[in-house]
Parts: sequence; structure tokens; C-alpha cells
Amino acid sequence: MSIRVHNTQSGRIETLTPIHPGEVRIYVCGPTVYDELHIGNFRCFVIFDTLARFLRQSGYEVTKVQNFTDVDDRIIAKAKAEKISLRQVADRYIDLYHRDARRLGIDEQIEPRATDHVPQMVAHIERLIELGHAYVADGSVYFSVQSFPAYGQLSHQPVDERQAGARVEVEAGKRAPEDFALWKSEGDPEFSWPSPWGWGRPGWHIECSVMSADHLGVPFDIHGGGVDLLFPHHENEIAQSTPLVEQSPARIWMHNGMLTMSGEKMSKSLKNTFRVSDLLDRYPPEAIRLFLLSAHYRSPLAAELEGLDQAKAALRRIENVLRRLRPMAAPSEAKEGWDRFLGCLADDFNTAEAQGVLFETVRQANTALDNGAKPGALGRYLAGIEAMCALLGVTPKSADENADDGVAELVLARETARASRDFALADRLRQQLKDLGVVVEDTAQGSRWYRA
RNA sequence: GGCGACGUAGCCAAGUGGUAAGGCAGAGGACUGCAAAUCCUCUAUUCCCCGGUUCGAAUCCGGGCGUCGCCUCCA
Repeated sequence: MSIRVHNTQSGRIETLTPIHPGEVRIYVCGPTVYDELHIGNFRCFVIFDTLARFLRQSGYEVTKVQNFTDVDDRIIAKAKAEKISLRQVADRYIDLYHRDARRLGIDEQIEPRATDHVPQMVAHIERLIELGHAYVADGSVYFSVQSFPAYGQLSHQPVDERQAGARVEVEAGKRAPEDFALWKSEGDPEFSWPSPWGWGRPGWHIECSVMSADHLGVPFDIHGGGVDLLFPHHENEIAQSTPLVEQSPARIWMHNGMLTMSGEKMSKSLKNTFRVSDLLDRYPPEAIRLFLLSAHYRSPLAAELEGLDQAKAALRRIENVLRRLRPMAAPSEAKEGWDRFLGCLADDFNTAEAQGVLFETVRQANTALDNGAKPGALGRYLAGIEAMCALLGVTPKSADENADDGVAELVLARETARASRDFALADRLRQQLKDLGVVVEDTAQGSRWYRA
């Protein structure tokens, strides 16, 4: 099955044709680690994590890189304020990222740090100067946008029309206002690295060009990130990478839409963010993933608590059907719904439509269960639902039902009481179990219980 | 001002020419000692508004209105 995705650069949905057959190489713009991340940041990471799972499932070997930008004005400001090193600030937020990412089920990936690639950045910048695309001014180096006629191709925005109404950064040394810094002169040795142009630190965009080339080779297949990075970040990445390899560094540029709050983009500056760690206190991580994947990745998604509540309820529906299915189903190679599900994802990674297939399959499985279907048929449903959940990363954790705390005995005692129609005792035992956090369900096959 | 999206039920959200997926919430019914779970039916004759193209449009075209994003740090 061919996989089609939207490429911002062409503005079209294109068939993914890996540069190296059988292998897909992805670079995702990771976080700048100056603070704890919010759920909006994670929308991007969860989307591309899920995309990688889908590609692996489709038979590709996937190499995925998601960087940490660990040098930046805000990180430096924090380090100065707290009188600690740049590295210490970055480490702190990288650790917090990992804590949240692990809980949200983000798979292992290559996670390079900008400050570990400074020599490569210097070499890259030197080459740009040699090629006449960059110039030195007062110890800083700037990319000359004028030297790159294709500038604006990604954001579809001609350079000269971009400036009306826009605040143009006035920076001494720049030859043209649209030029951007590759290397910034920096006096404080605590926050700078040696270079042919004196002590300094990398400009914003260069780290992604260098790390993607370093870890994936250029060109690579997919470059991902939030649509807010389209301009100028990705535009600048293309400008500074293309001259060295004579082609755009990435074949396909994918951009996810913003998570919004009360109609506005969620962002630190608007102070309308939810920290992932706070949400994880209230919602299971699988519900958060289900929520983040409930809209098409290119659409904006409204992050209201109500949406999370709905996702939590939807997750419970999955939990319930799995609990019903597992004891009844025979192992199965065939997976109900699976092909349709993959088809949705192959069509510009439509996770919203794919979730539709998942829940349709859930309903069919429940119907089959109600109608007393054979273990083989139930197995197909179980295998399908489990596979779909696993790909989306929303498989509910099954409670540990083996803990030796007398629950099994209580459940058994209650069943005995029910059998002798001593409902008063049965109800007392139900309450006792409930106090232990255990829910008992009576079914035709006997009592079933789980920890709520 | 420029560029780009979007506007589908109470809420979230698919669907890009053939007569409205899915989830949540709500109502009724079935099942049930209780409870839960589950199933069935119902909840948008209609997809922001107005024109146009077409046998036929939520889907294409034109014009409005509204919302959002980017142009400045930003996933």
C-alpha cells in the first residue's frame, strides 16, 4: 500500500518514496529546553512518534531523530539568573522531557543536543562563507538571504512582501533585514565556543541543519515540526542547507497544526498552557494520546479539559471491550479492521478517521460477544483492536490482578453468596471490594473484577 | 498590509462531486437480584451566509461574514 502525506513544500499530498529503499529517515524539530514543556509541544512529538510506528508497521526501517536545542537566549538567561551552567539548565529540562515522554509512550529515538555539534556547525558555516552565502560582521556570521533565490519557497512567501507591517529586527552588521544569524558573537566564555570569528554561539536555525545531516545524511525523507516553525525556522534551514548539498535537505516537509486554548494557540507567552505533568495527574497517558490523535494532524485542535474527559471516557470503552474479549478469544493471526485502519493512516496519516475504524471494530466486537460468537471470531476482533491500540499507543494498562491482597477470596465469597441468593451479603462484599478500589461485574461466565 | 488554514449536531471530530464516519454527552428500549458492561433505536433533511457550475455539491467556482496561524521567541 502506498503511503501518501502532505508536503508543505509542494502544497500537495505526495506518495512517500523513500530515498533508501525500505528505510525512512525522519527528523523532527525537538524542544528548546529552557522550561518545562506543555501539552501543545507534545502534540507534535506524539504525532511523529505515531507516524514512525505506522511506518515501522508498514515494513519500513525507521531512523528518527528528534533534537534538543540546548543553547538559546532564554536558557542563558536562566543560567545567569540561577548562577548555574548552561548544561545544568538544559539537563534539568531534558530530564523533565524524558519523564513526560516516557509516560506518554514516545519510542526510543536518536536525540542529539545542539551543543554537542558545535564544531560541525562551525564547519558548516565556514563552507557557507566560502560559497558566498554568508558574511562575517563584528564576530557574528549572517546568512545572506539575497544569495539564495529560492528563499521563500517553503512558506510560499516572497521576501519583499514579507516585510510590510512586520517588525524588522535591527541588528548592527546585517546587510539586509531579512538576513539571519548563523553565529552570534558572545563575550562571556561561559556561554560561548571558540570559532574562526572569535568566541560565540550558534544562531537559532543552524543546529537543525547540522544535526539532521550528521545523524541522517542529506537528503533525508521527512522533516517534521509544528506549523509555527514553518517560517522562519524551516525556511532558513533550507536556505542554509541547500547550498552545501545542492538540494533541499528533506524530501517531504510535514507540519502539524497548533493546539489551541480558548481559540488561541497554546503558548508560553500567552500563558494558556497545560503542563503535561499536571495533565498526567488527572488523565491516563493513553487518554492524552487518544485525545492528541483525535483530530487530523494538520488541523488545529482545541485543548479543552472537556476534550480530555471525552477521551478518557472513550478509553474506558476500549478497556471494557478488551476485558470482555481477553478471556473468551482464541489467538488469531487475522485482525479485524486492521487493513482499513492502516488505509486511513496511509491517506495523509488520518488518525481521526483511523480512530473511527477502531471504535467501529469495538462495537462489532461487543455485538459478537453479546451474540455468543466463537473464540475464533472473537480472536480476530481482539487481535485487531490490540494492534490498532498498540500502533496509536493507547493500549490501556491492565491492572495487576495477581496481587495477593485477598481480593480473589472476597470475589469468590461474593459469588458463593450470590449462588445461595444471599444478596445482602453479596452487596456487603461488593461494597468491601469497592472500598479496595475493585469493581466487580457479574456476567454469564461468572464474576469478573478489575481495579478501577 | 502580505501569506496560509479553517467554519460539519449540545461538545470533539472524519468526510473534497453521488446523497452526512467515529467518540463524548442526552432520551427511550432490551438485558439485569443490585451494580456495571453491552446491544438496539432516536438526537445535523443538512454541513457559516448568498449566488453560480452540475442530472446531482458539505465537497467545485465567485462574493460575503467569522475564527485562527505565520510574517517577532514558539511544537
